[in-house]
Amino acid sequence: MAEDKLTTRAEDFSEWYNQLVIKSDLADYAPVRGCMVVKPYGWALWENITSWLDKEFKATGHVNAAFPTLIPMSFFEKEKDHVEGFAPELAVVTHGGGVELEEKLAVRPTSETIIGHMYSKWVKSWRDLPILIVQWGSVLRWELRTKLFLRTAEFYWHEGHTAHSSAEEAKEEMYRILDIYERFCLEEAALPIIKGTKSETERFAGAHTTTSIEAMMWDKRALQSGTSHYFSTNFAKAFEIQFLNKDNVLQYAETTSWAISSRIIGAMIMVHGDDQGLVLPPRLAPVQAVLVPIYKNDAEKAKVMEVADRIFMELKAAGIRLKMDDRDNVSSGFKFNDWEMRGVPVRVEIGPKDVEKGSVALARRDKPGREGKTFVPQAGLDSAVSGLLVEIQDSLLKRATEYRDANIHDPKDYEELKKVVQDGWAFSYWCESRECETKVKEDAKATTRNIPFNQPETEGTCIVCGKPSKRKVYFAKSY
RNA sequence: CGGGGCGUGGCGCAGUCCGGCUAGCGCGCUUGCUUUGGGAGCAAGAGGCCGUAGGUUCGAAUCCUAUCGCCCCGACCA
Repeated sequence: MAEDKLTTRAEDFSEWYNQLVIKSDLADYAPVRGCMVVKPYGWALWENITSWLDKEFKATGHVNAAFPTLIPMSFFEKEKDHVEGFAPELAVVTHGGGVELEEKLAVRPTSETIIGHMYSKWVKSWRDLPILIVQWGSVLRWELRTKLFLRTAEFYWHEGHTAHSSAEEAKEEMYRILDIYERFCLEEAALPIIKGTKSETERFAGAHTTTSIEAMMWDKRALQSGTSHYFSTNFAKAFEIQFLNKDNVLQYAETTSWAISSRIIGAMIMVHGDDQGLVLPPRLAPVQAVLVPIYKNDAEKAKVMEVADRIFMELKAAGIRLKMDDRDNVSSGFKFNDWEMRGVPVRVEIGPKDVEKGSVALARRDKPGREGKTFVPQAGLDSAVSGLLVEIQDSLLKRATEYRDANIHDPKDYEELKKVVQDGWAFSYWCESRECETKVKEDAKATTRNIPFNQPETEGTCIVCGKPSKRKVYFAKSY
């Protein structure tokens, strides 16, 4: 069988990514422009992501609901910035049942409008608030240039939409969600991220404040990996979400929305993946460990499978997500490469020699090839594997954090800033003016990512114009 | 939307400039035998109205016209 090697990251990072998504069996191109088919392996990964988030949302008082895919076009006209932001990328249904529709319907690009409309019906009294609803589903945006997981026309996500009786409460909600996103990234996805506030130009269409989590990919470009928005009363005014407060005064609700999409899978691919393929964090991997029995003939097979089956049961009982690769039509070498391509964190190899010695070969995916392989006793393998999964999870986060920190620079002047953002991030004082932001974009093709929270009380001067500045911002090229 | 590339068995491609006989190749697939500790070997098979629609011609994957779609780069992108 001929080798079927992946383009390396150094050769062509974009090509590496495209090939990897297909070869690792996460997704495939759909016969529809810009759309993807998420294959069972990719969907299993997505389910592990969604189930953790769903549990956290429920634990913080949120409930799930479903709103229509189609939204009356007129709804988009109600919020000025929102329509400007989304009109260019709407797909519109013009006919139904063979008849031209009187009012055209947009396929939802996001659901603030239709949910805002419903909230106006549901909210009459301060007693009706807060409303904390999450919708799981997909949305459609007519993107001009797509890439599997990172930017597809249709993508999967959850969108949280909440309404509150005070600005303070709504802002708290925005930050609470961003904290959940941060914990998800650090604890589950092993993605080091930076929490902060978006600049005015990078803000969500119609938002008062947009906060985000930003991650650095292997090629050092930034990926906005999740957002949490505070709308103040912008959408409440557009959709007339009003209630009588405790003082019997009619007032507008304060709303938020927030999302993490299937794009987060793209982030995991581009942060953890290597030239052998995908590397999945153990906590989210659909298959945490794979067993590969090795034998030459039926006599060996019988002996090996007896041990392999026993180990399989033991590891299964320990709660490890497990797969036995007992395919007879491919060689062991093929299987090793195959599971490495799919990013399975731990591989357990059991051959005739291991049966005799009472050992197994244990290979960890974060150290590819033979260097990640050690021989360990069969006795106590369940705790050895469990321990290794934890170790891999930690080492992925550590490695990604070190990589990110090593590639964030503090340029001395504007000339240096232009240089460093070509292959890294810059963390610099910025006067928060649109002019300076635009200048950086034009000169260096880098944008502001976010202004991180909890900055020290120091002052400096804007890296672009030299005016006094209190806060630093990240500049980077982004996806 | 601008620039570039490409549509030929499931996948990747050759053939197209310069029209010609039964449309090839690699991988994968099926069957059999030998293999299996880092991407196995041999043998025999199955599988195609050459993206679509018109046209030119004795004859079109190949030339002409139109059309649909995909990929890459750029612009755009909560």
